[in-house]
Amino acid sequence: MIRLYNTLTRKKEELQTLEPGIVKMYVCGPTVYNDAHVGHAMSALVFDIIRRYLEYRGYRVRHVMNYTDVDDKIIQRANQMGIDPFALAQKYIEDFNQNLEDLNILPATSKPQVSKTMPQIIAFVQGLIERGYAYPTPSGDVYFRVTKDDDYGKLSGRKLEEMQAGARIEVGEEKQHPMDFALWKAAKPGEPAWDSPWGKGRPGWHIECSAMNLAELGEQIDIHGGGNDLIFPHHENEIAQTESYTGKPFARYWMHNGMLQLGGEKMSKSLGNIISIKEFLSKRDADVMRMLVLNGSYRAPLVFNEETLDAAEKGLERLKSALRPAINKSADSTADAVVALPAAIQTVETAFTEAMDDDFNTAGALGALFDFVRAINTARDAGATESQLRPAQDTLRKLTGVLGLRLTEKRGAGDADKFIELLLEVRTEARKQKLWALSDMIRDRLKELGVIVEDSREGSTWRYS
RNA sequence: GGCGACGUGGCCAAGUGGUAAGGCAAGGCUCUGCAAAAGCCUGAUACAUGGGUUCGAAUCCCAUCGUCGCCUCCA
Repeated sequence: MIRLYNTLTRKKEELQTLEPGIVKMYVCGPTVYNDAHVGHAMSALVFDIIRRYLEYRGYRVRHVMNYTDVDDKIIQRANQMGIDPFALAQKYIEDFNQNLEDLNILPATSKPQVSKTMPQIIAFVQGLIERGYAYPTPSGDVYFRVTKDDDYGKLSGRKLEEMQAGARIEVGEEKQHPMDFALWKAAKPGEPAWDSPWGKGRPGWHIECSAMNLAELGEQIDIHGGGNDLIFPHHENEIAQTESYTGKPFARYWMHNGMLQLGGEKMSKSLGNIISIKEFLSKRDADVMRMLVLNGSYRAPLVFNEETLDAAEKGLERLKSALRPAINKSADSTADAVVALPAAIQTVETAFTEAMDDDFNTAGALGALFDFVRAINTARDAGATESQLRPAQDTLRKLTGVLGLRLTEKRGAGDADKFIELLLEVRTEARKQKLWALSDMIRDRLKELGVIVEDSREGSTWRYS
């Protein structure tokens, strides 16, 4: 039984899908006008991990992630650069897809774009007007009428009366209520625009997700996800639109990831304290970012700095250490630590699942995995053979794989391997002759070249650092 | 000002009523020519502070302090 925290009820609830065995999940994607940053990576990783785990538990996941490719900022930036806004958006969509692939994030089963969903959006707005939930203005805008929606504010825990004080109305707006928000904006000169019953214009921010959800997944979905900075107003407004339109509850579970913290505050485009995914990946392995996310709780802020990244990287090394080959090449061992391995497999499977079932407690799951790593390493040291180690290592690979970790050893150019082997042979000979200075030099120089040499009683081993 | 989340050892962090997982860092040890790796051991007189409920609380309630998010575009 999987339990997950629902922002709407502020409680953990048992996962009950609309259709047995199928999870319909919609996650808000980025507005594509510049390089995606590691905060986007966190969000994408969180929902990738959730998806992978749901699939591991036997669900088929219909995973939709949208691209907002029609937006003020895109238009603004494109105008500055003197290029077509659609071309700009397309470039960043492709970049983001590449980022996701580099981060080992499974591609969403569907990736709709606003610019390709225009008829559905217009129909949606039209439907809201017909039902009395929206109204056009003389200048060609269309607003959602919040006073008509009696439970407006239920997701973010706000009441209309309380919000009015701080609300601001721009000069020239024709809202009937300060909190009314735009479903459709009349076109300004030089902007991309689409024909509509209200004249040329383009959609407001929130309506696109409602329309794409409806088009891709239907009137009701299981999980709606995104960063917790989207709770208000974006998701609040989405609920208002969709439920007013369909008359049915929209998403069963609202899931929100916490914000990535850089230097004590949220990383965001508007604050300008950004590290792009590309920049991150030029310095660290993709698994490091994932490990950082796994070590924490997806709902809590994530501390992102050199220290936590180093810790994540070392933790990764530790997981990998269990996958190193057996030392004992002869007969099977009967040492206690080796005999205990099958039981450890059972233990880790159970502990892993229990943790993950409880609102995707990845930190707890990692704890179980690290215990298992110790069991494997102890067994190896105690003399387990390859065949004795393999089932446990397979289990570790399987479970870390569920979390989306690759645990790949770094590879150099393949043809270097035999020369490294040759150097090690020479070094082994040098060691036999107690030529310590020479053998240390070989080891040091190889280390500088990214090859780690380790000696043991059974001989020397090497791997890329 | 309003709404919400959170405050656990040097750092990251699990645990939401029964007596503190795990990782990183640190110190000691085993192994070892040295180094590294792996393994073992050591560490929170009690989980922001002050009250309260309870046989019993990090875990529930209240207050205080602090941090963060949202209230405007934002994953």
